[in-house]
Amino acid sequence: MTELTKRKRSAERTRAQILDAAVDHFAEAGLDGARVDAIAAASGSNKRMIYAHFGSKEGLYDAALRSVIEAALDAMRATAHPDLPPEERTRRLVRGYMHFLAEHPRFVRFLAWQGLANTQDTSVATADLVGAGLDRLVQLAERGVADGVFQPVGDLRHLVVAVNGMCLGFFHRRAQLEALWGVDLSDPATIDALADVVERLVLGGLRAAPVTAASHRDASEPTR
Amino acid sequence: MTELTKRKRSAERTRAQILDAAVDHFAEAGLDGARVDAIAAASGSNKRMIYAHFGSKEGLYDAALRSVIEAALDAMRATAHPDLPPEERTRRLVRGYMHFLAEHPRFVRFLAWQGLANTQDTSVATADLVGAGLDRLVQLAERGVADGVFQPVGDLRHLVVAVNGMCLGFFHRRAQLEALWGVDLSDPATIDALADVVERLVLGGLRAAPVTAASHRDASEPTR
Amino acid sequence: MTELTKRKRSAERTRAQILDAAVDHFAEAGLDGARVDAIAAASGSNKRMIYAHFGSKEGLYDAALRSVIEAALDAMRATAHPDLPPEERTRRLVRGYMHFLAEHPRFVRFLAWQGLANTQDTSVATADLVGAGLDRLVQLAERGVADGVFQPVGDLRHLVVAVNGMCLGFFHRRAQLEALWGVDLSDPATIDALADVVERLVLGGLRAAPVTAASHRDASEPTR
Amino acid sequence: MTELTKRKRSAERTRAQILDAAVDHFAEAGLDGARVDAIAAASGSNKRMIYAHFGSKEGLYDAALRSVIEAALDAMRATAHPDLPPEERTRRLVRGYMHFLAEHPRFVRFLAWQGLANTQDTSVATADLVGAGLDRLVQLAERGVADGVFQPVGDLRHLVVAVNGMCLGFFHRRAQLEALWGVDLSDPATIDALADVVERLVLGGLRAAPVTAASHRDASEPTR
DNA sequence: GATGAATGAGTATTCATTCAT
DNA sequence: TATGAATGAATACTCATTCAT
Repeated sequence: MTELTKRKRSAERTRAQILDAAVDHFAEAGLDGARVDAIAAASGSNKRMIYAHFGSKEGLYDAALRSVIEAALDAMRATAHPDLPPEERTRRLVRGYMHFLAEHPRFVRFLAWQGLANTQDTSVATADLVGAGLDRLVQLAERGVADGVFQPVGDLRHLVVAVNGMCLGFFHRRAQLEALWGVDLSDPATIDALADVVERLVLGGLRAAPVTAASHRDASEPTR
Repeated sequence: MTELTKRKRSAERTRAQILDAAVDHFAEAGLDGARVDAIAAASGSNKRMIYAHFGSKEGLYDAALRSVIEAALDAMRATAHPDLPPEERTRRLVRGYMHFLAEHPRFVRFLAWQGLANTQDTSVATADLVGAGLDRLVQLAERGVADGVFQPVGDLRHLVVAVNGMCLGFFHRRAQLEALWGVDLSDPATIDALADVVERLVLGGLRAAPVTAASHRDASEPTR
Repeated sequence: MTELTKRKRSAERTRAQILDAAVDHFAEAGLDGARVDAIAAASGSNKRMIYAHFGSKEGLYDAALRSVIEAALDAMRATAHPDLPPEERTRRLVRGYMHFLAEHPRFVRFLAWQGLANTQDTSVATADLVGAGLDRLVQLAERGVADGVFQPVGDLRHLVVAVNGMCLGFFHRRAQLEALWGVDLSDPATIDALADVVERLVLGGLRAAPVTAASHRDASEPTR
Repeated sequence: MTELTKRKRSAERTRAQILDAAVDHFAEAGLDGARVDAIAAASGSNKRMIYAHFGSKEGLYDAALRSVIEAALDAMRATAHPDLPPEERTRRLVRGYMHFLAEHPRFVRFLAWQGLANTQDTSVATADLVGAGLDRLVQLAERGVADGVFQPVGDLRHLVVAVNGMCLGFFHRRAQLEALWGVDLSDPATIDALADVVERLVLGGLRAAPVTAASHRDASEPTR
């Protein structure tokens, strides 16, 4: 191994350490709340290296965001898609996603921070909604409709966002729910119980006939 | 009106102006991102008054949070609850909530900021989950089960959080969805389209039999 | 009593209350450390009145200083000067001064604050050194010399300052000495013990022959 | 010299410059009166470094206080203690201390600020009373008593504080005395004149028999 | 490439003082 | 005269970023 290679490797290692610390800190405190000093200290490296590698606090944040999303997509892609009937696969997809979210709190928090950011970066939106595994739901639903087990769905993108929001919602309010319910959202058994509810809504909704346009037109106003 | 009352009224007006500006700024940027200077300037008052009335930036944030939540609860309480069959009332409740969220983006953003905060302030969680109108869903579901139109639900709290998350999710990712879909989430027609999906999942889920424990026990692992 | 008189009297009362609070606060914290807000609150009046009566924080400080000094001088003047032999009167003067200082901590503190101020206000200096009762020491010493019980003193002003410093020193470092010695400098018995030492030095010094100029000329250098 | 050493040295130099400016400013204006901005400007460094090195204004004050006291103790320890008879050594000790105080006005002012602080930091009290060279007075007095040239002294700590207060008193009221007397307390000749008085009191007092308990018991009350 | 020191612009907070009633 | 509200200029402190070695 040449001198140059060694140095390069060391540089990569430094970069990776910084990124790791950055992911932790930004997930925890957000772009504004995180401190470059704290990240430098936690990384075992120093502030100057952060600027050498990432240019600015924003640059580091972007890299951290990208890193978390890529790791999440990788993890998603690694899951098996057994060839089962649409209903069963839908069930597994939802349940798998719930466990995934429970195990990747930093991904969840980054999505939340991005939701609050005023960015219109659609790559993040894609990761959030589609890339994060639920895009398969679209295919599944189409397949289910074709098979006759699901009723037609108007706009499948809406369905995905709805299911995604339902799942993310539990983890987005994680601290508060844990305090309110006295449970531990790291516990797989707890996640299973929540996934039951999600499954029921998703499968029930897909099986059901869509709400007619007529019914909601009359209904929308009187309640407000 | 006595002089004391006049002065008092002026003080309250100042307080209200500050609070108003604070709600805007904190909703936009969060606790860390907001600037006391900016709030003071926008309030038409001055920094000193912020500290006279609210003690600190945190104190002002808390007051703003409280103010937004109270306004939301008031708006919620003001909605009618006509005596209709459970299904129809559920539909209206969900639809009404969706429109409410569309019209109260600051409320939505405050809930998101709180979700990211490491506080375990359950009063906010309560406001979020239950107080924000969906507690009626619990009663409705119970009533529907009694009437035989809904199937029994295991833990109703889970259901409420799931539905709440589904609704909030659209607005939490508002900017990204608007960019991704090229739609305007301020448009009632767009909201109605989304509400259709939510309704379908909620009503479908309530009508459906719960997922059996047996089915998900086998299913949970193979997908990951 | 006319309306005008009543108002005047009320104004005087307000002024006195403010001054009282100011003396407390300035004695405690000094000019820089004291807070106009705190004084206003403690006075039972309000800030605006402070400015109406005293013009500025400095103005109030000056008035407080003056008030404390005058009160001290009044108390001093009220002490009896029995016609006793010089030695006995000196002893009583010193002892009386020590007790006076123990009972007037605010006076002591104001003198200390003034010592640190860069003012050259000789009226305060006079109060400090001469007015505060020890000027009688000059007469006593002269009388004692005339009577032959005291040896001549070079510059009596120096003597007064020396004795004054010795007495004030205990109370100037009051908090520290109390902590260090574990005693209470409010206790008359403790003061008496300290006064014994002062008396011994003063009477011993007045009885003794002055140090010769020759002796200290040689002595001054080698020790440094 | 390694690079680390160089950098370290530079950091220490910055620290020393800040401390130097801080000693000046705090001696002059006290903790409340001094301005961090002014100290930063005077130090040739900047505000940020003050906080990097000392954490807070209070931290800097403490460091400045400590620095002044240590410098004083060092200077004290550096003085010679020739083996002379107790009387002569006492004389030199007192005179040396007076000249020291004249030459170290910042030390004198810091002691005064500490006297006014409501701290019970006995380390400062110790430095003030004992460490500042006068502890030798205790040994001298004991030796003198043993030799029969001094009369027994009740509590030697009281004596030391009395003498210390007497010496400090001149410099504590420096500005006022200079204005009142039209003299310059930087002038060694002036100091010598004052030291004559102190010497006379100290030596006279040590030679004299202590005041009897009987005499002051009657005497204490009538004078007040 | 790596590191500790340095910095200027900014950020929350405080204070003496004045205004309006 | 009396009072609570209001204000602008400071004031202590922080932060992202850059420099020197």
